[in-house]
Amino acid sequence: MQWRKTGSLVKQNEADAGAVAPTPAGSRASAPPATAAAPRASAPRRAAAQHPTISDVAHAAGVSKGLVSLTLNDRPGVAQQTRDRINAAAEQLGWRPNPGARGLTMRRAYSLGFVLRRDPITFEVDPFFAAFVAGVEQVLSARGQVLVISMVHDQEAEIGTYRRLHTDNRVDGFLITDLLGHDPRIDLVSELGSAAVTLGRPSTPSPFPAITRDYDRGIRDLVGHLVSLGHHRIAHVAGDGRMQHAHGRMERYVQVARDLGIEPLIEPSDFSPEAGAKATRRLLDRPEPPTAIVYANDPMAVAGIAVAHERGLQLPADLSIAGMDGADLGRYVYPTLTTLDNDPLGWGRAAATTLLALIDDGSAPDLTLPPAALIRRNSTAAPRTIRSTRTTSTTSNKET
Amino acid sequence: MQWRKTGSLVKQNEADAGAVAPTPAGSRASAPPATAAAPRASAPRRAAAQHPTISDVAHAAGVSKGLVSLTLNDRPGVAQQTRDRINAAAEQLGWRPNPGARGLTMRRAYSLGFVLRRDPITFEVDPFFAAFVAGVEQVLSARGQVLVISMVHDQEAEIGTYRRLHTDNRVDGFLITDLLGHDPRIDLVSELGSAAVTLGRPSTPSPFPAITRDYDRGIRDLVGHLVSLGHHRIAHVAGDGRMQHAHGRMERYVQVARDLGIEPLIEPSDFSPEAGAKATRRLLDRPEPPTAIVYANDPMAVAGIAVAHERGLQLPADLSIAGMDGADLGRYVYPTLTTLDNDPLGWGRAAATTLLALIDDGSAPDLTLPPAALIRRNSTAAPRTIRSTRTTSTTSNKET
DNA sequence: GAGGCTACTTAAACCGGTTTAGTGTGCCGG
DNA sequence: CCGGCACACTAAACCGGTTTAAGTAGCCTC
Repeated sequence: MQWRKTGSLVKQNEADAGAVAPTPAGSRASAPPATAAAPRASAPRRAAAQHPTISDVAHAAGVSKGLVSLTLNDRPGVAQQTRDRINAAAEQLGWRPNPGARGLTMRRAYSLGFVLRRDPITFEVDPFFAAFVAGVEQVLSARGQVLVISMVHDQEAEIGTYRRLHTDNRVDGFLITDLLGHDPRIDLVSELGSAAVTLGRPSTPSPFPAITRDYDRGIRDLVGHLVSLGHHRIAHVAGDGRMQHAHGRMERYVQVARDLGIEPLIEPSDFSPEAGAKATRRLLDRPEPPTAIVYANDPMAVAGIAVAHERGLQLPADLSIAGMDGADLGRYVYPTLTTLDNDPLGWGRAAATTLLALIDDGSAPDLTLPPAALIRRNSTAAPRTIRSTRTTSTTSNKET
Repeated sequence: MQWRKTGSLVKQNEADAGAVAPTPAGSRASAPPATAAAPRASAPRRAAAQHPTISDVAHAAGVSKGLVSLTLNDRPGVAQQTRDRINAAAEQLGWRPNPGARGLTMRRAYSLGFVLRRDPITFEVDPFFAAFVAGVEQVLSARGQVLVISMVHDQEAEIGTYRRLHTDNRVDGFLITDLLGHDPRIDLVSELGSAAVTLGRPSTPSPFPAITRDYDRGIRDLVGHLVSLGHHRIAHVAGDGRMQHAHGRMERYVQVARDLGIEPLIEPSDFSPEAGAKATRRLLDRPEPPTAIVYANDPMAVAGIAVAHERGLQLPADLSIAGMDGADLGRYVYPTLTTLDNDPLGWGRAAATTLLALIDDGSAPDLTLPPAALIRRNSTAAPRTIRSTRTTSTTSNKET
């Protein structure tokens, strides 16, 4: 009960315990207001603790609250001396603006929204997101803002959530990840009149700034690394083809493979470990299985490692494996996973900063993060001697 | 730019694009408000779309807004006929209460807070949390509420975040996970006068309801399962000893081991894959290594599997491995991981429901979830024949 | 000494809700 | 015919901020 000390109950009444309950949500609320009793006992009008308001500051500094507001928002038109006095008073009282009240007039929520759609049974979340959220948080907390996260499991709920967060003025903008090819969320958010930032560049015209990272160089380094180890048959297990970044990574892989003179081999998947495992089985079942597999993200690569073990393969001698979207995860599997560093913390910071700029200034430029760098670990090595002598077939080794 | 249609910019100015930029971050804000220009062109005072307010509803129904408020909160004192008219009007206009405005008078945020403290470099998040958050979300969205998540990396930031979320009236209560032995957050939140619910029962007196799950039966089943397979040397890699649930699981393991007549063997760890891997190495380096290892959570078990592979052990023949806190993760490693089901979605729903009850009603009872159930997969099997003939030494096989 | 600036400051309205004091109105009893 | 009492409803204050029209002072000018 201790926690009841403050909060909305303070002014309600002092006696009485439960019973009051202003009836929650969509309830029937039969409970009579219960007031009418004896309210004006000797209850001190305001029960201490309560955080200071702008009026308290105004009173302490001997000015009107309007002036306090002007001062604390660094608006011109206040004498320096007065300004100092007000700032001192605010400081001394430990005043902080109430975002709710401020948001009421400013039509702002001072918070950002992050809606994640996930499979209802799995709900597994890519390791990318934890660090991403931490990065966002770093920027937001420095500005007194907050992150609202929603995890939903179907598109209907997703759309409803975007709508609700916006119309209830819960957020000022959205962080859009897992961008789809033609992503309906962009039109949705734009139609709502809210702001957003996308992780990756949408294929359709978008009014929102995009944060991107050059993966070209990283993929080039990665595939090049494998080729230089002596691999020719390097497969790529792609991410969910409906997602923009899955597509991008695949295209870059194809391009790089061609450039390096090897035949691209794509196995579709969807970023989930489950599908990654299946894709791996399909690859290993081929008459001429690849000697190296590059996965579009780390969780699939980890699942791939498990499949390889299951088949009794020696890693990395029998099969080299590499991930992307470098997560710490890859440091604790055996063998440790070669991957592309993705600095999710940096993504988070960049996305939050850009989105806030858009909200505050009305516009913000696209942002390109430093290229993803190759992290070599132990899951990649030279292929075990020569597996089959007569390679040829479909694969055309233009160079070597 | 399309999104500029509404929002705070409407009244700012129409011309101009960038340039204004009121200086980001911790700025001095010298930029003049930039107004003064030609504001009063022909801009329609209110740019359509804007969501209906309670006044709109009142006007449409031909009553005062006070009456609308009473009606929509199911308060008595409104004629049924009027009530119907108001409800119809609200429905027709698609009115939804603005939580910010409502919270201003009600001193509520209509949101819950979830603060996670994580290692600054790893920021890996236990797979438990994704589903947990989804569960919380299900309850909240049905009530028009919202979840604020904050990810911090040290205790100072953590305390600051709790304070800030509360004093800024950002949340009405907190979900406290990863409970420590003597957890300072309980006193902190209680001192702030906020509400909370704990996942697990704190060892110190707590004014907040606790959600718990019986692990005793699950651990009994799990260890019993291993014993019935023929294991005698079953080690337990414990979680972070400062955390309440790590302690509980360890104690139960010890109890169960004793009951089953085997000697408990505890290897300390901290729930992280890294430490789990190290603990596994220490265990395998023992003169008489265990034939089975039970980990306090799945991520450590996965790391343990990697270590075993690294040492060339055949799993599960050479070593049986089991996790706890059943995550989907365990289905995609090789061998698939035996674990205890933990239904994180259920935890989330229970925690949110209880916390909201506490906030609304002023009190809420503790809640015990159904016991964790054993999920048998392929990482546990009978030990490979008899490893060493002359067992003896420290280990005393009271029975066999 | 009135008029006109400029520089500060205040008072009041407003954001979108909730709560409460007070106003009608209708009906009953005396 | 009037007082009293429910009942239904309105008006206004309030929550904690921001914004702006209207003052007030001080100073300069002519």
